[in-house]
Amino acid sequence: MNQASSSENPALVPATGEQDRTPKTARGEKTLAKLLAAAKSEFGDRGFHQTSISDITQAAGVALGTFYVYFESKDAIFRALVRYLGAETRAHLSAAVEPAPDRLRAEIMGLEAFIEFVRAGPTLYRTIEEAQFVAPETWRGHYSVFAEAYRHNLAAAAAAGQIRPGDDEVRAWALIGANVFIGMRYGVWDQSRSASDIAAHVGDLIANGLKPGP
Amino acid sequence: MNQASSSENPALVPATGEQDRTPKTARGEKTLAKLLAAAKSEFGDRGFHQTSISDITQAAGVALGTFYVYFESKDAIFRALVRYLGAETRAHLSAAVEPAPDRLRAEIMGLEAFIEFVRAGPTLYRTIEEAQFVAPETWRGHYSVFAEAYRHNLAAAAAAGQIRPGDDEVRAWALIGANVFIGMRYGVWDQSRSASDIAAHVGDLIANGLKPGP
DNA sequence: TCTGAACTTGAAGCTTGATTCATGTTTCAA
DNA sequence: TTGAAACATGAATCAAGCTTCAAGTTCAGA
Repeated sequence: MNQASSSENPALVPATGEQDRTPKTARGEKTLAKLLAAAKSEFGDRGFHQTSISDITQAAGVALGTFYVYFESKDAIFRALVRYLGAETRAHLSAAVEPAPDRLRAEIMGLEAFIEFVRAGPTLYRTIEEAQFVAPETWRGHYSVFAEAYRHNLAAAAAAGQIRPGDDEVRAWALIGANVFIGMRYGVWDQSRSASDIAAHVGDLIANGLKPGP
Repeated sequence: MNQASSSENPALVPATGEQDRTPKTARGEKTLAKLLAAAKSEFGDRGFHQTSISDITQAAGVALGTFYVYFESKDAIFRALVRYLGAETRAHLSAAVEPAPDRLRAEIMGLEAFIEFVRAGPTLYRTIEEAQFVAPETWRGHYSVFAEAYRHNLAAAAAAGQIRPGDDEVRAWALIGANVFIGMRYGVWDQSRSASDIAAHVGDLIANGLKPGP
């Protein structure tokens, strides 16, 4: 959770007019990290509305008042957390896909990695999705970044002749949706099928479509 | 909203041990309908946590206490509403797809209808998605019913030679996810592109996949 | 050592809003 | 017509929990 230091996490740099809650010392940095780690675990377990700030400070081992030294509100720490988790997810997935020789292979590897990522921390996934209702702007930002990267990859692959040309923005959103729902169904609800098996079936759909061969 | 009468809406038949809140007279039936209609509009506008029971009763034009004549709690009316909206959505889409000559055409018609359905009532859509966090069992039930119907349709189409055979459950979930995200992106966020154009692009992806022709 | 900024503390204030309940009013079957 | 069940009312109750604040403690630099 240390990566979430003020220098790289935009959630932690104050807007003009608000008071500066950025930690100034090593001690403060450590307390902030404890709060974020506690928020990750508490929000993940019980969801935003079921967890109180006092749950978070207790899990972090600090006093209630300390919370407001670092965050303006419960919403603020949630937004900061979602930004952090979103960046973590994107980094994980792009690393998993990096060695893929072409886009079709990348789709399969990416989905398999996503299912396993979700299985490793289903509550993390839940937190990001919950942002849709608790912090819509943050959630929208997360998926917009994701979709833009996806679109860019599709366009490059089309230019390289690896895939058919098409509307890459629309295709990116459709593919992301497919990935997210597959992750929900086979990553969170039911973990009995192997991730690679699922990924292979979806990969076949994505590569060849539904239409029967001629 | 009248369709939500106790005879067909399982949300309104009481579990054993709980008190019976089913309306017994025409007046009661009418009040219940007013409450559900108000809930649809209030939850849709502000979301579950931002709307109070008193918001709902005021919108319905009844006293606060009346609420508890018909619903055990705020959660209970939300669950009832989601079940109602889910059934409405499924009915709308299956009607829209009914005249399709084959499955590939049905996919395109279904997506176009879905985008237009979402555009007609984006808040309705939001309410169903919010159920993921407010009433997870209800939400899961909604998508499970949806996915099972989808899987069944795919299996029938594969048997009829309209589409390639494959893992129909996995394909159903992937396609639902694609539809949902496309609906979010082009139905809720941005309504500038025509629904039929979007549907055609996604339809091409679903029919032919990404792989370049031989 | 001294000093002020950074940090910590947790009890208290305060708002919000879900739920209850005692008291009427309406309906409808007999 | 009548009485019991159904329904309606809204003030009062009550708990939860966000946020503030006044009083300390720690620490780095001078």
